[in-house]
Amino acid sequence: MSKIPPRAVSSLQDLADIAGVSRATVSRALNNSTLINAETRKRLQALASEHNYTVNKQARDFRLKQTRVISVVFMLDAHSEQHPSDPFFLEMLGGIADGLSLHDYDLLLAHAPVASMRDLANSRIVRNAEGVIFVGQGEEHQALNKLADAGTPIVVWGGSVADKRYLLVGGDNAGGGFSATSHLIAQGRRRIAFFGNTRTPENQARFSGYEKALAQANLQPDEKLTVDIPSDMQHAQVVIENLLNKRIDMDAVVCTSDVMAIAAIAALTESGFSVPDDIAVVGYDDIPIASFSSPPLTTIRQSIHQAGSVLVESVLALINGHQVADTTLSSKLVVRKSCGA
Amino acid sequence: MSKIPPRAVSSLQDLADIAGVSRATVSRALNNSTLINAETRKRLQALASEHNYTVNKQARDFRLKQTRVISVVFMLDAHSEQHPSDPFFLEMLGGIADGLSLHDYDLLLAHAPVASMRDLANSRIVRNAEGVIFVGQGEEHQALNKLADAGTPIVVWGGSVADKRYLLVGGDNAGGGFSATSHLIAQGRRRIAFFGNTRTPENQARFSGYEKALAQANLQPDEKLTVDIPSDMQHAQVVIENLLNKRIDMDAVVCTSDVMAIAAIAALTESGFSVPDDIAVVGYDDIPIASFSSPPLTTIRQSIHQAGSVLVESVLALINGHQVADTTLSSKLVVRKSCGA
DNA sequence: CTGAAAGCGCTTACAG
DNA sequence: CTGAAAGCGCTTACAG
Repeated sequence: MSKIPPRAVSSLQDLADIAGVSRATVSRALNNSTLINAETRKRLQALASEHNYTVNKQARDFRLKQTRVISVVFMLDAHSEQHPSDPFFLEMLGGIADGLSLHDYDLLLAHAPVASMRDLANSRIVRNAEGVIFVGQGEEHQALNKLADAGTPIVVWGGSVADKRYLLVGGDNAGGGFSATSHLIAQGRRRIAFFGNTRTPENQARFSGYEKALAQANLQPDEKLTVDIPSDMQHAQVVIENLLNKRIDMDAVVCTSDVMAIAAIAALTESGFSVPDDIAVVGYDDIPIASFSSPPLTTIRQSIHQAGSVLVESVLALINGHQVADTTLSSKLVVRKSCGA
Repeated sequence: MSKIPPRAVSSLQDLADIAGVSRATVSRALNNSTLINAETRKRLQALASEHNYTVNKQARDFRLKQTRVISVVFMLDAHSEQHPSDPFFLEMLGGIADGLSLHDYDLLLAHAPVASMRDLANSRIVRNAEGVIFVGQGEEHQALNKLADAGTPIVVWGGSVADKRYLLVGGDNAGGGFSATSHLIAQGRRRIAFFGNTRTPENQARFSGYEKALAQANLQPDEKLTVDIPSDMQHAQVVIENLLNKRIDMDAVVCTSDVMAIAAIAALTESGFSVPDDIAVVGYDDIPIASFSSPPLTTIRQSIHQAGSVLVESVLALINGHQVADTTLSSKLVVRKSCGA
C-alpha cells in the first residue's frame, strides 16, 4: 500500500514529479500513445488512478482547439411564447443525448428565441459548439441556409425545401399526410380538415400528402377546411372551438401532432360532437400518451428516438469532413379508435 | 467605411495589432474594466464589433478556471429502462434552461444511469460543471449525500429525508397528498388507493399526507390499497389491469403523477369501470395535458417552471459561497372532473 | 491609464 | 523511447 498522497494531484506535472518522469511522458501514457514503453505506460496509468487523477478536460480541449460539445436548438412556434410541453421534444432530446454520449460529446441545450436567429452565427450556441442540431425549422429556413453557407456544421430535423443548403433529417411527411388522409377516405370520410401551421416545411409536406390523397379520391379540397392551429394545447382548443361555432361541415380531421389531436378531441367533445362517430381524428408522432387518450389516437408513427441518433451521426460526420446525405425516416400509420376504423 | 479586414480577427493580439495597443489593454477594454480610459475603451469595443470579434470563451474560462456550466441530471425510475415521456420533465428542463441563460450559464444535460451513480464524483457530469442540479432523488439518497459531503455544489429537486445533507428544493408533497386525499373523502369516497413508488422521498411524503387525511377521517388504511406502480405508462397500465383482476374493492385513487393517472383512467375504463362514477382519480403535477384527458384530471398543481428557476438560483448561490436554505414550493389542488366533484 | 511578463494545464514537433 | 520547449488565447499582479 502506498501512503495517502499529501496533496491532491491536480496536473500532469504533479503526477510527473511523483513518477520522476516528464509531464510529456505522462501525457503520452495517459493518452495511450504507442510511442511510450508499454511498461511505463501501465505504471503511469496505475499511478494516475491511484491518485484519482484524470486529465483536465478543459485544458486539453483548449489545447486541441476542440470543445466536444454539440448544441441542440428546439425551434419553438413563433406564435406561442410558452415552452412546448409536447412529449415529442423530450423523446427527441433523449435520442440525441443518447447518441452524443455514445461519442463522448456533451449536449448544450438552447432555446430558439426566434428574434435572435439572425445573429445566431455569433452566439454562444454556435461559437461554443462544434456543431448544431436544430429540431424543426420553424419559419427560419433562410437563417438556417445562411448558417450552413457560413460553414457551420449544422443538421436540421424537418421537411424538405426547394433551395435548402443544409443537411436535413426528417420523417416521410408527404407519405404520412397521405396515408392519414387516404385511410380516412377509405373509412368513408369525405369532408376532411387539415389542422396545422402550413408555413413550416414539415407541415407543408404533410399538407401536400393530404392534397394528393384527396385528389386521388376525386375529392375537392375546400380551403375552409385548412386551419392554422397553434401548437400549444390551450390556444389550439380556443381556435378549434371558434371554428366549430362557424358550423363548418366536416367529418374528419388530420392533425400535425398528437398533442393537437388531443386538444381537438377535447374541443369537439366539448361542443357535442362524438369522436369518431361524428368526426374522426388522426394525429401525428405517436407519442406514448397517444394510446391512452379516449378514444385512443390513430396516428402516424415516427421513430423519434432513432431520429435523434441519426441527427447525431449526421453532425459528427459533417464535423469530421465526411460525405453525408439527407436521411428520410419512414413513417407508419398506427390505427386505433379515433379514426373510426 | 473602413475596408474589409484582410483576415479574420481571431484573438486579442490580432485586434491589439490593428489598434496599436497591447493585448492587455484590449482585454481590459472588452471586459469593461474601469482602469481603462473611457475613450480608448469605446474605440476598442467599436473596433471589435466592426471586426466581428468576440473573446474566445474557451480560453477565457480556462484562464479563469471557470466553466460556467451547470449539469442537469434527470433521475430515471430504476425500474423503467425507457426515457421518461412525462411532460413534467420537459417543463422542468425549460424552467432550468431559462434560469441558467439568465445568468449566462450553459446547461449540460445528463442521463442518470443509476448504476453509475456510485462514481459520479469523478464523472464528466460533475467534473466539467461548476454545479449539478438533480431532478428527483430516485432511490439514490445516499449517493447524493456523499456527493454533497465531497463539497460539490449540488441542489436536488425532491422530498425531505431525515439525514439529508444536500440542498433541497421541492413541492409541498405532504400537503399535496393530504389535500388530494381529503378532497376525495369530502366527496364521500372511503376506499381510496394510493398509486406510486413509495421508495422515493417525494412519494413517501405524499403517502404520509394520504395517511394523515385517512386518519383525520377515522378511516383505516388498507395496505392492499397501496400499490407500487411503475412510472412509465405502458407498464403502469399492465400493473393496474392485473390489480383490477384481483377485484379489490376501491372507489378512488390518488396517483403520484398525471401521466400515471391517465394510464389509470385508461385501465379502469378498459376494465369496465366508469371514472369518476365508480372510481374517482386524482393526479399530480398539472401538466398541460391534464385538462384534456377525459374526464379532465383533478390534480395537484406544482409550479414546475418556477421550480426550475429556484433550482438555478440555489446552485448559483452555493457556487458563490452564499448561505442558502431549502425551498418548499406550494402545491395546490385543481378540481376538474375526474374526482367526481 | 498602459504594457511586459507570467502562467492557467495541456499536447506535440523536434531533438536526442 | 523520453524530454525540453513552444504555444493554444486569455487575464491580471506588478511596474511604470
